[in-house]
Amino acid sequence: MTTRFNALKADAHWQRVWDERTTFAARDDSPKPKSYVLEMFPYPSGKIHMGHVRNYTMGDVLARYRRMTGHEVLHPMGWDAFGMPAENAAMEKGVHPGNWTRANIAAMKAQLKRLGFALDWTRELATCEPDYYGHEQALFLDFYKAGLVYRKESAVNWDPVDMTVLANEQVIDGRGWRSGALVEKRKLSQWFLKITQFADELIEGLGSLDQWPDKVRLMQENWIGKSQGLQFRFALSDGGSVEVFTTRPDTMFGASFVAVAADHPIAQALAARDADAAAFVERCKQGGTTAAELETQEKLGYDTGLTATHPFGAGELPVYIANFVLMDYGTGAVFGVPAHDQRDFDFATKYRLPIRRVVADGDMTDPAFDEEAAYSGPGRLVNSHFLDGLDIDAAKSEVIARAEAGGWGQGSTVYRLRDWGVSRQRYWGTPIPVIHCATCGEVPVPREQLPVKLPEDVTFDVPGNPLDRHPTWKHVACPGCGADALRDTDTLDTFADSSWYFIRFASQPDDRPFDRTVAESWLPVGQYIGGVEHAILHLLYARFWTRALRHVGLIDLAEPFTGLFTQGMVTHETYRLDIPDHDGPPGALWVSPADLSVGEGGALFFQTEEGGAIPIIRGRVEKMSKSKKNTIDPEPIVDQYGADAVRWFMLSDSPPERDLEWSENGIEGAWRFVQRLWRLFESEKAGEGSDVALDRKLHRTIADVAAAIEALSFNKAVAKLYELVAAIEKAAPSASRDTAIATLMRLVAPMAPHIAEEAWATHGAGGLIADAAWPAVDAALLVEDEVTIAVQINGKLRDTLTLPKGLAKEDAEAAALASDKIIRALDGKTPRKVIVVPDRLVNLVA
RNA sequence: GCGGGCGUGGCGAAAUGGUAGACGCAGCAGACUCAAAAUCUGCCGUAGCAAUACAUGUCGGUUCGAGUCCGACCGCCCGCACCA
Repeated sequence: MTTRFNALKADAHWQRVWDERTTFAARDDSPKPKSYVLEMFPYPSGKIHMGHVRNYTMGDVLARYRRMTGHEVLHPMGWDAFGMPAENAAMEKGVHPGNWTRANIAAMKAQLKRLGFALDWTRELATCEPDYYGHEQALFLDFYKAGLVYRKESAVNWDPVDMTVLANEQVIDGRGWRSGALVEKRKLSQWFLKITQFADELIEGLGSLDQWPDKVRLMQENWIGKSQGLQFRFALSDGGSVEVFTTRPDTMFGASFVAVAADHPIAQALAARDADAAAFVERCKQGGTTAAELETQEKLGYDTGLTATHPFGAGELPVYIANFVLMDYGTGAVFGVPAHDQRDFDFATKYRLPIRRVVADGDMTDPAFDEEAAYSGPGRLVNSHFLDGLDIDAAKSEVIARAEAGGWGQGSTVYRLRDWGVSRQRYWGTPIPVIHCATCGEVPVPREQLPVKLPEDVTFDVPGNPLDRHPTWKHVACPGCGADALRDTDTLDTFADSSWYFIRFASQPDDRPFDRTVAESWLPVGQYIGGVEHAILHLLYARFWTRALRHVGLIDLAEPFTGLFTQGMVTHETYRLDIPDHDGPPGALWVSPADLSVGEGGALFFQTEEGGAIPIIRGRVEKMSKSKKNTIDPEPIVDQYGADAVRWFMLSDSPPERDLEWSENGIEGAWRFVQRLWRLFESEKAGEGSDVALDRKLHRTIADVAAAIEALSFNKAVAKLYELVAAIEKAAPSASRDTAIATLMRLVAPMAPHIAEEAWATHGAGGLIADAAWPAVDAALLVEDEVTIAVQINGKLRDTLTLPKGLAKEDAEAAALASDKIIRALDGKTPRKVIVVPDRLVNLVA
């Protein structure tokens, strides 16, 4: 009679052993091949959630597997510790952001340890500590020196709730990505990182990232948004000129107007002296930004009275201010070709401007364009003088060549990507290490004065930037002239912090951000795992930062992450109170699964304090979130079932890139499996006799599980292990069975390390299973000597036969024709044709 | 609107163009038990007593053979969006 596996006891014991022996500390000087496995580090919000558990379990299985296959593995953990929530907590609860953050880190670290992750805690870092952000300030100044940082006054996205500037990447549907507040435009002096200098490289580099999801590469490519075309000048009737950019220079002769953005200098100048124009400009600014509003918004224009001279002498074009032209793309001005651009078509229709076909649609060449919509398909140029008969690409080249020869335009490439505005008017971030002096201008903080530390004595009782209103912090002597000067009171966007932490993990000297040689020995990260929500923001910034570091000569690395895996979310059913005429906020109706009662017939109720019961509506399965109250706290689950069962469940069933629905039954099943393993590990050993079928199954499983883990197909690895366990359970006692059980310990060790250590300690080969080698595959046992082949008639399965492996085609055909079922099914007919796939099937075409 | 992805049992899912549904969950039946839990055994796409037929969103195509490849459509999900 075996006892049950006591997960709580075993978990605590082995976690302590790993800790004491620093089993998972990565050695820089190891002779083994190096492997860097990294999961996106968490924001210390207070508690870990199921998403973290899933993310880190996946990385952990890979890290442990890599150790077993002879790699020196770097698998570190740290904290993305700066950010708004700490300041919100300070405002709400009166705690210092630092204390709040550090307490959260301590709590979450304990929770992570409770899951037994094979992490190198000796390299733990928190971005909010001066020994991290001080080095970031040094890197910022390196970038500054190299001209990759600049300051400019610009219209920025202002979040009126968080009272800070947001990057374009952080504005979603016109709202702040954190606060959800409608973003306003403000003019502010801001620091920018020159990500656009690397726009081309960042697109090119995507091509080399063949271990990234196509989806992420595509999203980044679209975000960078490279367009090639012609930038050229129109001479204006008032003696001035206007620059426009187009990707369709071939349609030049179809132009019937020029349009500028409302905040274009020409529009601004006109508005300054013309009240109607000013009113129109104002109206343009009020337009909505949501998808639906843009969809339905009418194209509006204001005729400036100016005309532009067509560069090929094809007349004068009216110049409009138009609400659909964007100032921050291209030059803020366009020429309109109504026949071949839908927006221009709508505009021309409204203002009765000529619509002239210049690209033939099949044999439709009539200059009078009488179709319902613009034509943007392929064709030959028509009604275009010297371009007639050319295809679109040839016509583009011809126009660009003539523009360049004539000196009035040049072929040019335009990107959607904007430089990265990094100034944030917040306290809890990396102080920007620059001093502003009335005489010397902007002066970098001297290296020996780094880090520029955040002051501790700050207040959060009023909105705004605590650094700016701190009585003394910003007042310093100018490093240049010694006069009174002011520190920059902005802090860096926290995405800067996460743009190089993976390098600091690899190497963390005290006196500089990282040691180049050591960092290069670990990087790039072999496998990076995290949520797809970072597909653009974090992953693009980190790629840029790495290239910027290379540009300033600090590291020879183009791409930081060789392999990227974006895991799915952990989801749960949602529950809402069934109250018909509720007039409160909809969020108030969500009910946590922990607060539900089950009534008759499985109906769900919410028990009120007064003893009443409100019926519950089951909502859809959604990502666990606080707002929907459908979260499951991992901590009590781990306490109840043990770390291994939780880890096992995280890996089971759903493919890792897809969503995983949390279920009570699922975790129960995982727990049962852990107990099944234990019964096998503790079962009587026979020691005698061999069982070749089991040997084969074992070695097949070793190979399959290895392949599945390498492919990150954890659900398949789990399924193969279930099969092996079932096979061992059914097998009669034998030495083979004993070997299979001993080997099974190592096969489950990456997924369920605690039970594996526990069993290894009493039945294993000594040492820790965490240090054991992955079992070797006996290739001879992978070769089956018999195979089951399918016999089909006209592609339909009629019989299966067990035949020796490698049987000649004629013999397989003969065996198939000899089958009773086949003889009956053929009903005397002779097959016209026979297809034999060796060791797979015989298909008789009758 | 543009771009991308996905549609397979009651559910999560497997399946180099070659036996559709491995494995798990749920369910059903049985064993053990005074009983329950735990555990074990068997069944488990639909119809049919069966032989068999029909089954991978729909319709077509390629092929000896299609969940897989191609085309059209329907539905869902994600990303971007007045980007010139």
